[in-house]
Amino acid sequence: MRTHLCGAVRETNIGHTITVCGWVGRRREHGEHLAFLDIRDHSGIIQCVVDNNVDVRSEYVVQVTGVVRARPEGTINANIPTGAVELGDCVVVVLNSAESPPFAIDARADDVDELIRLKFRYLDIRRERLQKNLRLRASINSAIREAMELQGFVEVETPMLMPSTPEGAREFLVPSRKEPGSFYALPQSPQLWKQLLMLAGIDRYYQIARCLRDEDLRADRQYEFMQLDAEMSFVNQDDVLSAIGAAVTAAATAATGYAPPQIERMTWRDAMENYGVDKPDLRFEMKLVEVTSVFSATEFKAFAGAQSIKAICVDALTYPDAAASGRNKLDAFTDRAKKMGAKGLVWIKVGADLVFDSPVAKFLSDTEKAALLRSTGAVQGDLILIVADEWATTCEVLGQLRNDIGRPPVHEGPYRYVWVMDFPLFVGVDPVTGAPRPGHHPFCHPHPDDIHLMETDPLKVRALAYDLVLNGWELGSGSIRIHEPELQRRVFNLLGISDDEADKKFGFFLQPFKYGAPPHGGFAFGIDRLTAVLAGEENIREVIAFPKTQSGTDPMTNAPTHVDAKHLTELGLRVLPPPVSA
RNA sequence: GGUCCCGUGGUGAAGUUGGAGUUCACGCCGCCCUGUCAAGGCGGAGGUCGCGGGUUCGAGUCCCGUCGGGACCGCCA
Repeated sequence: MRTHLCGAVRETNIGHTITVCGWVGRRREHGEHLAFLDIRDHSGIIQCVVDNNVDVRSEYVVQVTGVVRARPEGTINANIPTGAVELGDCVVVVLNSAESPPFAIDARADDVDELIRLKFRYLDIRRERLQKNLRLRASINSAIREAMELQGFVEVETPMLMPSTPEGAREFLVPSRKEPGSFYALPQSPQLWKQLLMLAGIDRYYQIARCLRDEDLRADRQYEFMQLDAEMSFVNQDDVLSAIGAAVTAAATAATGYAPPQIERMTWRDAMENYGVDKPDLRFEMKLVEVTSVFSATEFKAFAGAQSIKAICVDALTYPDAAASGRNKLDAFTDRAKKMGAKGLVWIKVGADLVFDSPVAKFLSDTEKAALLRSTGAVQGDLILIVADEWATTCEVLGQLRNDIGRPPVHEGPYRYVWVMDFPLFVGVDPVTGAPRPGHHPFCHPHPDDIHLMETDPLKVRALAYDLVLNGWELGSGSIRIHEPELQRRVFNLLGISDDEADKKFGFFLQPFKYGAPPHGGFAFGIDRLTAVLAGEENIREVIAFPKTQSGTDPMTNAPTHVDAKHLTELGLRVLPPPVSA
């Protein structure tokens, strides 16, 4: 139907008769016998010069045949790639008329309410932003596949219908028609399948896999999302990082046109100590400063005896607004700190002659003040924020404040990839059973140097587990898995899961390990998140064709919907009345 | 489950101390217009101010509730 794409017409085509197809964009009418039409397809727009009797409106679908010609002197549009040429002597065939759309399809500075965009998603996708993002996503997927294939990974598809497994995220359930009362679960990830594929001798598996989790949605979380899921046999940690690094590097190169530098590494401990989060945004400084020793003999009660005291210095040159915060803002920081679990937040504004402006200034000795200035490097105009609490709380609270104050918009700054290594095997203890809780999942291999601590000091045991972080976004995580049944049993027992229970819950998964499990490890990272960051989007909905709202609905299809009673009966289901709230 | 922000013609916004559905830009419809490109000029249509209560002589505006959207906390092994 067409010989050229609209956005591809150039001066080299001058003199040729060509045919383009697309949607009518803007029309500029100049009396009876002259009008300009912008015809748009996914590649761009081309200006067509037509007789004003041609009756077409916005978003009509047309086929235009005409002669490519140079635009007259002085009428060249430098803002568009096709701006030096136009289509003349046009014959316009209307392939379809169209009602005027609920919002403008051409790119506008004003953005449209997202509810309306989602209701008319097919029109939203017609616009430049989503066209660009979806095509970027496709090129990222393609680059990842190529990188994985090159490294000998075999693409294997795994089931969407699987048994429910007890641990981890809430699952979506699918009722069984043949066995009423029984359910399949949709996979939170192909974790169990891919480990079985290692036992099965696939050696290197990958899949761009759909994962489903029935947990509340966020800017970086949808019910369904895509992961590059991979697993490798006979490898150590470095082998996995290098293989996945190659895929990420290929994706980033495809998206941005240049390769990112070697992905740096940081221990989890260092990430927490310096950035207060396990997904540090390395695009900006404002690191956490250790000041516990400064206050070892302090008179100030809130600091005396605190396990960990840390500070951040809000530099007035970089963050003039935050550093000059008034009482309201400082109270808001304090509220935020308290909501994160801190007992309080100490703020100090450094004034002229380095005089402290702070409610607690009078409790601090001159020695302490001097030491604080020295450690934080604070100068006149800066704002110092201090938290004194248990180590984890101190780090997390200041890490959050650091992000709140300093984090640049997603489209700004360099791409800073970092592997966060040596995650703890267990994080905290179950308040009911007192058993430690897995930091990642129960199949992570403990760090060989720490295995002897498992029973005596479990919270000190590191795992061979690692996250990939980009500009403060957790892209994904992985680990070396336990392949020894005996060690797996030890971990389960520590988690308070008896051999019997483990067999009941994970039997289909654990049994096969008796038959010769190779050492293996793997990784998975979120394609949506990677694409969003590389597209400069704050929200993964902008890189997903048909996303759900924060409440999990689709305004276009109205999903989820009620179903016929007959349908339910067939599945052996009955819907309960909604619970009456008190 | 919780905190916060938002909801006004088709779209995006403004709406002051509570005083007539008022205003602006875009779009839409009609007319004029031969080199525009966010074309221009003139005219016109278009409203359950999300919904329901309450206060008031009077509510887009204040109060309560509710629905919807968004950000975050919890949650996401």
